[in-house]
Amino acid sequence: MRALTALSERSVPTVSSEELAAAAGVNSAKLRKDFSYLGSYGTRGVGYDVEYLVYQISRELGLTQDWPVVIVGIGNLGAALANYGGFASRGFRVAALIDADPAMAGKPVAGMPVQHTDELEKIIEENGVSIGVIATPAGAAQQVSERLIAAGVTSILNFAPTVLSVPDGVDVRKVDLSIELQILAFHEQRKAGEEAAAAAGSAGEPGTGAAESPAAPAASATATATATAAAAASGVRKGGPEGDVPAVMPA
Amino acid sequence: MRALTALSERSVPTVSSEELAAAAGVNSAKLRKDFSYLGSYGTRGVGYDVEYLVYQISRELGLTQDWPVVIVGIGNLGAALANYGGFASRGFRVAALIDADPAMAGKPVAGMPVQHTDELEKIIEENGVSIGVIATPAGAAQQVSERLIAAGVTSILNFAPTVLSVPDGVDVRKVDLSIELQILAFHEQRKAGEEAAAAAGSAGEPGTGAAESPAAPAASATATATATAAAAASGVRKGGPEGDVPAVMPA
DNA sequence: GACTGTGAATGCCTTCACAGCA
DNA sequence: TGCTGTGAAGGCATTCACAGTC
Repeated sequence: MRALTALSERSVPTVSSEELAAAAGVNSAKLRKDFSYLGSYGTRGVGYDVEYLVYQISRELGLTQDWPVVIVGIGNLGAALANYGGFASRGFRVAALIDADPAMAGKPVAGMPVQHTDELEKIIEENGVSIGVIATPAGAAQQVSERLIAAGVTSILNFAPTVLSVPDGVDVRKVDLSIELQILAFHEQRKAGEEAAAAAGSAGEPGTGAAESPAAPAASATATATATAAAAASGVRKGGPEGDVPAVMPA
Repeated sequence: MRALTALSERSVPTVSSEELAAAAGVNSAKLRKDFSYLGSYGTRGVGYDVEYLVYQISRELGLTQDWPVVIVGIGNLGAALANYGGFASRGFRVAALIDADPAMAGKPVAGMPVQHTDELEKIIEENGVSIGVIATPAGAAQQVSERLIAAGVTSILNFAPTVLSVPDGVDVRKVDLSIELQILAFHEQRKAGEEAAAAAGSAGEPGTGAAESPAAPAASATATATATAAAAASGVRKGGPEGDVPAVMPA
C-alpha cells in the first residue's frame, strides 16, 4: 500500500506486478497471487491501474472509513501522538485527548483542548469511538482500558509497558519501543560476531560464539548438527532486521 | 524472553516447555525445537532452569551487552523516548540527546542536557555509539542518518515518516505509529462485517462485502474459488490482530 | 508482445510422536 | 514417571511456469 501510494503521488497511471513487487521488496508472483484473492484488478498485457488498485486495497484494508480515536494519557508520548501527522492522512481522526491530571484539562495540545478523564465515557459514546490509544503510565493502563471497553471501545493500541487483560472480542496491540532497539542490537551483535569470525580466518565456530556451558554441547554448527538444524540456524543468520516482529503475548 | 523474565521475577526455579509455551502463547514443541537450535539447556524429566535459560537467551539476543544509543531530534517524541524507562532496563544506555535547535542546547530532558547537532560526530565517536534513534521531522531525517552513518553508526531506528536510503551494511528499522492503528482498524472493520453478516443470517457473502466492480468476478468464496484460495482467504480472516506486522520496505 | 491469473511444484516451518535420559 | 530433544510427517505459504487475455 505504501509503495502504491508513492506511485499514485507521482501520478503513475499503471504499474506491472513486476515493478510494484520491486518497489515493495516482494516477489511478483506473490503479489499477483495476493491480489487475486481480493479480485481481478489487473489487465493482462498492461498491468494494474494504480488509482483503481489504491482504491480497492484501501477499501479492503478499511482505510476508506474515517476512524475516530481517543488518546488517553497526554504526557510526552501522548502529545507526540497527538501531533503525529501520519494519523490524519491515513483516515484516523483524533476525537479527543484525555488526561487524568486536572491541571492538564483545557490546555491545548496539537490545537485541541485536553479533557479530563471524567469525560471519558461521554466522549466515547458521543463520537462513536471504537479505537483507543493508551499512553498513560503503566499503573493506570489496566484501569483505563477497562473504562474504555465498558464505554464501547473494542480495539486498543497500548503504549504502556504492561500486558493488558481484556475480554474476548477486544483487540489489543502493544507497542514496546524497546523491542525495536533489541532487534537492532541483535543484528548489531551478529555483525560484530561475523567480523570477528572473518578476521580470525574462516576456520572455527561461526559468529556468535558458542555457549560457555561446560556440560552442554555447543549449539549450532557442530559435527552432529542435522541438516534441518543447520538450515534453521543459517536462516536465523540471513537477511537484515526486516520483518520478524514478535507477536503480541496473550493476556 | 518476556515470559521468562516474568517467571524469573516471581523466583520460579524451573519451568517445563509446556508451561513456558502456554505463558508465551506458542506451541511447546516449537519452543523445544527453537531452544534445541541454541543448545541443550533443559533437563529431561525436570524442565528448564529459569535463570540459566534467561542468561543463555539474553546472551543469544545480545542483551548482556550494554548498548549506548543517541537520540536525535528532541521534540515530543524524542523527549518521550528519552524518558522511556524500558530502554535502561533492557541494556540500552542513552549516551546523548541531540537537537538542531540552538535554543534546546543545554536544556535538561530526562535529566540530561540536550546537545547541539554540531557535536554529533564527536559524541558518536567518544561513546562508541553504533545505534542511533532518529526522531526528527521527516525533512531532516535523511541528512541526520548520513551524518550518523559517517560517524560510525550502523543501526538506525527511524521514527520519521520517511524511507531512509542507506548504504549496505547499515540496518534501518522504521517505526510507523499509524500502521499499528491501521492494523486495528482492519480488524475492527472485519468485526463490523461479521456482525452484519451474522445479523443478515448465514446465507450470503461473508464479511467484508464484495468488490463493487461490475466486470471483475467477486473475490473470495464464490463457487469457483479453489481449495487453496479458500484456505488462504480464511487464513486472513482467522485470529486477532497479533503478529502479521509488515516488513520494512527496501530503500 | 506483454503481463495477468492460477494450477502445480517446491520448500520451509510447524507439529506430531516417541526414543532417550534424569 | 516426567519431560526433553529430535527424526519424520504434515500443512501452508511461496514460487514456478505457463495458459489465457488484452
